[in-house]
Amino acid sequence: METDKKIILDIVPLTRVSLRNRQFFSYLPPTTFAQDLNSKNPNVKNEKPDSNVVGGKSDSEVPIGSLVSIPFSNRSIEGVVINSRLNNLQSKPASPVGGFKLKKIGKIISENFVTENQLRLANFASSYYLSPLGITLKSFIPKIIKARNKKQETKDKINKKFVKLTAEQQFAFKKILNTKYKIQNTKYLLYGPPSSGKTEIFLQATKKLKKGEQALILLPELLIANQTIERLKNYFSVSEIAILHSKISKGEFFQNWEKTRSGKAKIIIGTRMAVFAPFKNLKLIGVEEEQDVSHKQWDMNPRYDSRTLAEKLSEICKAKLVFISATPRVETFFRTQNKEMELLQIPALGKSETETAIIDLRKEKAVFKNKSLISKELEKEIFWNLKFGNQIILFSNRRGMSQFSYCVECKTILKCPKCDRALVYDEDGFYRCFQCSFKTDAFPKCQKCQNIVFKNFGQGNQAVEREVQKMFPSAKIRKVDFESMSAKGSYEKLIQDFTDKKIEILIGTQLSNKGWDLPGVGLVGIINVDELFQFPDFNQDEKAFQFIVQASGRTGRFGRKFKSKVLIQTYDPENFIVKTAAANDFPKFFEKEIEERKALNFPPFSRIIKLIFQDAKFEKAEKETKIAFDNISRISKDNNFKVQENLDPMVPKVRGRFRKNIIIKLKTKEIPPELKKYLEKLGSGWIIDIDPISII
DNA sequence: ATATCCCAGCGT
DNA sequence: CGCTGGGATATT
Repeated sequence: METDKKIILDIVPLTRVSLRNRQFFSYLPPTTFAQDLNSKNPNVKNEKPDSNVVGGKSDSEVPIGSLVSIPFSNRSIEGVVINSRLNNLQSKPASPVGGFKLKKIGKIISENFVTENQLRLANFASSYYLSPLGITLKSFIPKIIKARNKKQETKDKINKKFVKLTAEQQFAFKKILNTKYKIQNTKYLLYGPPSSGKTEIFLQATKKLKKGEQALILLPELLIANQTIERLKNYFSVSEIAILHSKISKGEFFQNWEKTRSGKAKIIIGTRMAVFAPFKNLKLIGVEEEQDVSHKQWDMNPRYDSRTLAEKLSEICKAKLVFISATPRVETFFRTQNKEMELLQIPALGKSETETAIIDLRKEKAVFKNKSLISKELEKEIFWNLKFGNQIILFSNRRGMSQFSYCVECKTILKCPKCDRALVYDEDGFYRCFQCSFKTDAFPKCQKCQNIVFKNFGQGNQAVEREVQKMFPSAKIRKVDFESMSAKGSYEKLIQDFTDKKIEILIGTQLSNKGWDLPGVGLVGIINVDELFQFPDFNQDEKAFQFIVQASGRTGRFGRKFKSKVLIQTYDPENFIVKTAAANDFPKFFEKEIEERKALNFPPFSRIIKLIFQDAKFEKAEKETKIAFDNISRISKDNNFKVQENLDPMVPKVRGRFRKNIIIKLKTKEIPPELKKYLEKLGSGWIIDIDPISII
């Protein structure tokens, strides 16, 4: 009965298994020699005494990394084989824990589906982000679908017009390409103003890789994917490029995944999920817009940061790592000073042809008696730019007509019943919630006094649109925000319309501030820069700085005849961040910011863990968080870390559930074991977010 | 995801 | 005392 020799497979089910438990389960291979010894009906044909030795060739063998289906509490789910071992007397410690009758796996869906390097990365991600291994591994498993229309790979000719690099660009290029890989020696920050040729340097480096070597480019969002891919086609044929992001079809995605595995893809370009691909021989990784928060998955498990995983991946694959940015994160720049990364600074091409001015809105109101959203100066510049046929971008981060609306009787703010967030008056006469899709009917009543008259406070981008249209009735204006961009292909259409000059004035939010190449822009206006500072977050100043610099970078080049302009409207013209950003003085900003981070013990001087508890009942959310806070406080006494008082989060209610936060600041790189153990035991209502992008 | 186990809360 | 619903727990 008890066989002394049989193969046991350790398999990670692709489902949530509580972190306090072991993350894998043991199974027997499908119909095998070993299994036959157990069964009533031995199959003599397969009897080869040594056939079940791990590493040998056998039909009972299931290679590590295989995707299989397994029975798991009365149902069949998928799992990944992470170990294959002999259950003989010698390897007893690794044997299944006593008492279990091992089940047989179902069918083998795909052998060797997950590579060893992927398993290494998955293990790292699982333990770093305290995310169940099965959930983490799911990110490594695309839907296996054959691409439907296998269009003949057009024998596309590569445009061999390499842009000639300047001396400084050449230096960075050679440094990246010629330095021999070393773990602490080949991580770079490629830093230079917008359109200084940073991407060009990286692309030319990928082109010079040896035969069979692969490069990965991570982009923060789909938005800039298309234009980057177009640039790639100057260097590579379509068959050498693999695109990995969520907006391409499942079939095409899988095809590209396999292209990455086989090595047919020389360059892999994608959003954060692309770090999970089965690279054959990855030697170079580029992270575009390294400061962009979209590199972090903050809304679902695993809550990973592709920058952190890219770095780990670079160590696993012995690939060089290049972070690329015009406005790097404070954390990243700090690392270049620490010599953890090497700074490769690229100067601007030529002199700046952009003039930046800060406009004092207090003066505008007091002296010029101008109550409009648009200052006289901005109005004048819009006028001239329209006249010269230049395009204009105006940034206003608030959507809708108002910031919030309140009852004229009792001053109660009109809020979303589901999210508790202020409703925003929309131009169609309804009040909307921008957190969920809630919309009031035409005549909402005040929750407190049932009155139906509300006053709108503050102005959003709709108000900006209305006002600008009134000033310039014949101007072709387009408002861009989350809603107008959600339809498929709307982004491409917008770019096309803009390039075709069907749009003269673009009114946008943060969304339209991505690395676009829009050469016709003569004027960028920030309607109210102060709204960038209203959130009390640890990196809010950094985000504001980045936004202003990036927005300024949207202006085109017109030569000496016409200087493009950036106008920043503010009620606080002495604001340090606004001033340094307007001067594009990152070093000065960094110097002050790093001191503040140090004083307040924020990253890079600490690591943050954000715990979120959510529940439909407010009392429960309060109680749970209180208990957890007290427990963690106790643990913190002996473990050299800090816990912050429970804050009321920005969004107290999400999809009908109340939220509460706890912020932990670690002084060490590793999570203290006692804390880690506690976090792993947290119940299912908890969300653990390691290195969060915000603490509110 | 889902079955099952445990127990508080309630009715008999 | 038994029944029931909710919540926590284990799944090889």
